[in-house]
Amino acid sequence: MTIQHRKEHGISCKNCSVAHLCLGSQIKSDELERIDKLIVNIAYFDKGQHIYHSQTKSDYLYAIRSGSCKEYSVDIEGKEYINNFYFAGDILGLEAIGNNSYCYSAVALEPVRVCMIPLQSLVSMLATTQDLPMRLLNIISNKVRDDSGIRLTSSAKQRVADFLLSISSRFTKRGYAVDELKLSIAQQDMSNKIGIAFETLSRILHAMQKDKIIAIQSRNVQIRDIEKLREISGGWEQPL
Amino acid sequence: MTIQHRKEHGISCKNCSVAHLCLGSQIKSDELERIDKLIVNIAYFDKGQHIYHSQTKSDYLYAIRSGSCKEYSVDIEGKEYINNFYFAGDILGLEAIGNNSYCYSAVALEPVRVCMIPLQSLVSMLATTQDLPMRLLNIISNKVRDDSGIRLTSSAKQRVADFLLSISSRFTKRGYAVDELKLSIAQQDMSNKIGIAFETLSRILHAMQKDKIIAIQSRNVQIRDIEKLREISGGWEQPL
DNA sequence: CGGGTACTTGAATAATATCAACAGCTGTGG
DNA sequence: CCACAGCTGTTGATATTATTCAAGTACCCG
Repeated sequence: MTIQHRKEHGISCKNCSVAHLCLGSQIKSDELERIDKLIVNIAYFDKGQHIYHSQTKSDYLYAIRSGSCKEYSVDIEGKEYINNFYFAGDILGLEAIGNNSYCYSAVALEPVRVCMIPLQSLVSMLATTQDLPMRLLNIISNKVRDDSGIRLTSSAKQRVADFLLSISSRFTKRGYAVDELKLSIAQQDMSNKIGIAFETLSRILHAMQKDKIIAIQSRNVQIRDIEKLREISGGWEQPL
Repeated sequence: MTIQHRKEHGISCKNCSVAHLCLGSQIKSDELERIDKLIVNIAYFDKGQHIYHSQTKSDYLYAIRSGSCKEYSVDIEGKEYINNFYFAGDILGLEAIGNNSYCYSAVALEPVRVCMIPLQSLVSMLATTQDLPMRLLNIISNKVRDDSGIRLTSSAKQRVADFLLSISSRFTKRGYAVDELKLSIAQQDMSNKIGIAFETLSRILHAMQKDKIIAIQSRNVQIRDIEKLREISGGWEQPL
């Protein structure tokens, strides 16, 4: 892990390509300037390094500038449960607001850069800003919506379809290609996230490839027939 | 559905028994007074009546004063997916903040009284209050934590145990008996929520009864051996 | 090039869903 | 108060799906 000064590297909320997902939008510019000053550092983590560990003091929120992370917890027997994956523009640690320790652990899936948002300072700023409270509420409220994720009553195939569609939709919001998912996610993790055995996932992905619904090259998935995916998913009354 | 004036019925945030879960805590009293004035009405719904429907304009947040609700969405084929159950002290519609329509539908499981919090007025009040923004963030952040709920990679038995423990813990926060769960929840709904067939749920509940872990009388579940439940659940590094 | 991790594939097994029939309770109207 | 309809929950037999076990292959990184 390396920490650098954002300013020295010309990094600010104003020149951030994912500001629209993060703090850098819906906030008037003088206010954003104040927030920007708060976020002094950007940290760099290598693949496999932890951003933070569950049950440790939550000093920072981490906004992903580039790369990706997984958030997980562990049960008594040491079994891992993946809560979510995070990409550029996502903010890590939100559920620690009003708590003083992180509820999950977060680890880099690939080299990742995260802006370090001091939680205490941000909270104290709430009372003296016009737009920040609403912006934060929006971000969390969106998170609540998006997290809903996988329906428990659904077949393995449906879950895979749901997962791919959800990633695809999140990539869209980031301006990435809708149908070219450069996942840095191991099948191990993906299967854990959607609650099926990884052998089952492997079989389903290959079946989908055979049916020309997707194409797989290592960890990249190309969606070739999104309509069919939606069909398999059985789609729901889309939460927005 | 009947709407009544809170004031006329002597109802306010200050005399509410679940204020500690809702808006009526961590807010200085003059501010709370302003909020209190905002919440003019309390609505009464009979069992089966909808508080709101998915995709309709979100004018209000609804804080449950008494009774319980389920929140659900529906897929294309009309299959229902239960998102959560809500009890006194819970606030419905939070994920609609910063959206202008509800993402789910909410329906009363028994006679329910809900305080109607005008969303727009609440939002406008954010900028002119000291404590409200943080309180709202806390509530949502807690929700994010608590919602995580059922682990996808888990046996039917574990899910039942997890569900009962989670309800029990929520009841505790409300000052209800920890081990006497007066659920107004049909097995149909419970099984849907945890993602197993309702026949399977019925079998498991009876097996647990046989093992003296719980006792069932109609829709009330008495937890007789919470340690064994925890054992079955396999517990995790509890998110707090 | 070697060693380990990640992924694939097949066969056996176990878990849960589904189907079906029935029991019990609840509320309604005669 | 009883009879009946409808809904909710029970229980058994069977079908299906996904997990587990096992062995092997591909791939990545040093």
